[in-house]
Parts: sequence; C-alpha cells; structure tokens
Amino acid sequence: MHVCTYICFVKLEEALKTDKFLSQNQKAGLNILYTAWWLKTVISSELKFLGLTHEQYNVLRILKGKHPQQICVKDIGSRLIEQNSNVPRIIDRLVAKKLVSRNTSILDKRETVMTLTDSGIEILRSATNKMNAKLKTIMVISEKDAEELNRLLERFRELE
Amino acid sequence: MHVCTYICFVKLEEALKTDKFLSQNQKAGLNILYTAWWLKTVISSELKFLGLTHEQYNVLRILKGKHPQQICVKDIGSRLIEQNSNVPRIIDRLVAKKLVSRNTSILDKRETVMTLTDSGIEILRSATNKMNAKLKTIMVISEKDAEELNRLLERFRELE
DNA sequence: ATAAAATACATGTATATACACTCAAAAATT
DNA sequence: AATTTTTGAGTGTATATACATGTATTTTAT
Repeated sequence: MHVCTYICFVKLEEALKTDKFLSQNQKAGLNILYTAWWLKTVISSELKFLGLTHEQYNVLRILKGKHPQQICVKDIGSRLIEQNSNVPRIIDRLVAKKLVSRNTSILDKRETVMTLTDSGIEILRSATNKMNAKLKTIMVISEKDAEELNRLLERFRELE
Repeated sequence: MHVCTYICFVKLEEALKTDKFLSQNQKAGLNILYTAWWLKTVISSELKFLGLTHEQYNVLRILKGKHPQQICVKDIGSRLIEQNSNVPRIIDRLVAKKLVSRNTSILDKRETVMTLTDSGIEILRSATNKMNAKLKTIMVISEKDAEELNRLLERFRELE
C-alpha cells in the first residue's frame, strides 16, 4: 500500500476501501472526484504557509491576468472553476489582508471593481513559484497522456 | 456555445474563459477540478429534492454496504472520497432526520457505531434510483473510454 | 418621462471542509 | 499495577459552498 505525504492512494480501490464498482463509467466518476480532492489537498497544503486558501489564490491569479486593469465581481466569478463561489466574501478576505483594493465602478455604479495591490502582486509571485515547483513534482504524466486525459474528460462531460 | 442544464461547458476554455494553459498537464489538472465540480453539482441537484446533501448520501451508502452490521465513525471516514470530511457532524444531521441511529460501541467505548433506520433505508432506495437514472443520462462514454480514463487518472496521481 | 424588468452585488442561513484541541477509553510500556 | 502513549470521537473556529433574498442601479418598455 503506497501512502504519500498527502495520504494519497494511487489505487482508487485502496482509497475508498472497496472494489465493488458497477461499471468503469461509475468508477470513472468516483475516480474524478477523488483525484480532484487529492489535487485540491496538495494545492491547499502548499498555499497554507502563505496564509492563502485555494480560492483566494485563484482570485488573485484572475486579477493578475487583467492587471493593471480592474475587474468586477461577476467577471471573476465566471472565470472560477467552482462557478457557485461566493466571490464577494472571498474578496472580503483579500481586502482585509490588503492584497486587493475594491472600489465601486465609475462607469456602472452597480459594479464593484478590484485590482491587486503591490503586496497582492508580491504574495502571488511567491505563491505561483511555490505552486509551479510543487506541481512539477506531482503532475508527471507525459504531455501525450495529458492530452488524452483532457480529451476523455471533455467527452465525459458531454451529454447524450 | 453549449450550455447544459447545470451551466456545464463541454470545453474547458469556455468554462474558464481562457485558453492560456501552460501545458496539457496543467490543463488536465484544471480539467479534473472542473469536471469534479460539474459532477458534484449534478449529483447534489438530484439529491436536493430528497433533502439530502451529497456527503449525507455517501454516508448512507456506506452504511448500506455494511447493513445490518454497525460501522464506526472512523471506518465511515476512511471510505469517503473527501477524506477530511467531518463525519460526526454529517452523522448529527442524519440522526436529526432519523435516518441513522447512533450508539456507543459495547466492545470499545471510544467508538460510536451507526446503523441505518428503516426510513434511512427507504430514502436511500429513492435516492439511489434517482441517481442511477440521472447518471445513466450524463455518464455516456463507452466502457472502453472509461477504462482508459481510469488508467490515466491513476497515472495522474502517481508520484515520480 | 415614467414604470417595469433586469442586472450586479451584498448578505443571511445551512451545510461542508480543514484543522486544531480536548476528553475519555484502550493499548502499550515500565 | 501504575503510568504513558495512542486512539476515537466530539467540539470550536475560519473559510468555502449553495442558494435564497434584499437593495441599488441600469436598461428596457411603455
């Protein structure tokens, strides 16, 4: 039994203590959920030392993508993986840590627009360095396999 | 642009509003996270009508697997996909709904053991029927593709 | 120009996650 | 047998998710 630093089991059967899967299809569903959980755990664990959560890091990265332009709450939300994320509250925490500045938009007063502060840029740089180094050690499948994996995941999400 | 009932984008580029991926490997990571989120959303949406959450459903299924034997908190936890789940509190809600009965183990008084109640069995039957019907309509890749997907996901989790 | 509808965000509630800490019971050590 | 260590569960806190509702602003329709 191979237990890695993050209590990761390579075999799904070992992770879930069962080998009763109705089909390869059902097993794939569970496998996707488990792999996502494992990946989130690894990522969160790296970010913890910087006092950031996974979602806070994702929001900072989205802000970086537009920097120095401002970006509104709705546009941040539409770029997040978990599309039901409550962006205003994630921003609350980033503002409290002075990593992000928040203002009402002049063009449309309904909108709240955000930009990274200097310390936001700085902490994001550290986080990204740490993350890239870590991901290099854990995501080790070949580009060809990764391409096939992407193809199958998109097919998995297709309906009918 | 194909938007399904669950605001699902088949193409990751559309889901995340970006096509700047550093590598197929990095894209695969995001793709796994997005697919897992989508699958959880579909599952949760089916269960909502029965007043169950995804995690409550998983715990009920684990209890069913042992029924009529009892199972302790630790063993439930070790069978859950999200291995940091706070099992006592999930159980709290199932006990409050009278779907599960909870007792201190006689053999080891540190352990708390659970079994399904009759209404627990009943609601799980409805939930499983609903879920299987739904999953049949959304998980439509071939068994051969699913097998390849499982192989690649396990390879993805390998280290070195 | 005014009223109605839509949009953007904030906020409230329930549940879950992640993790630290406490306490009782059991197991291991002396 | 007494003490120490480990284990299993419960609890507290911060954050996030999911979703409903409220409010101000903008857009559309009349």
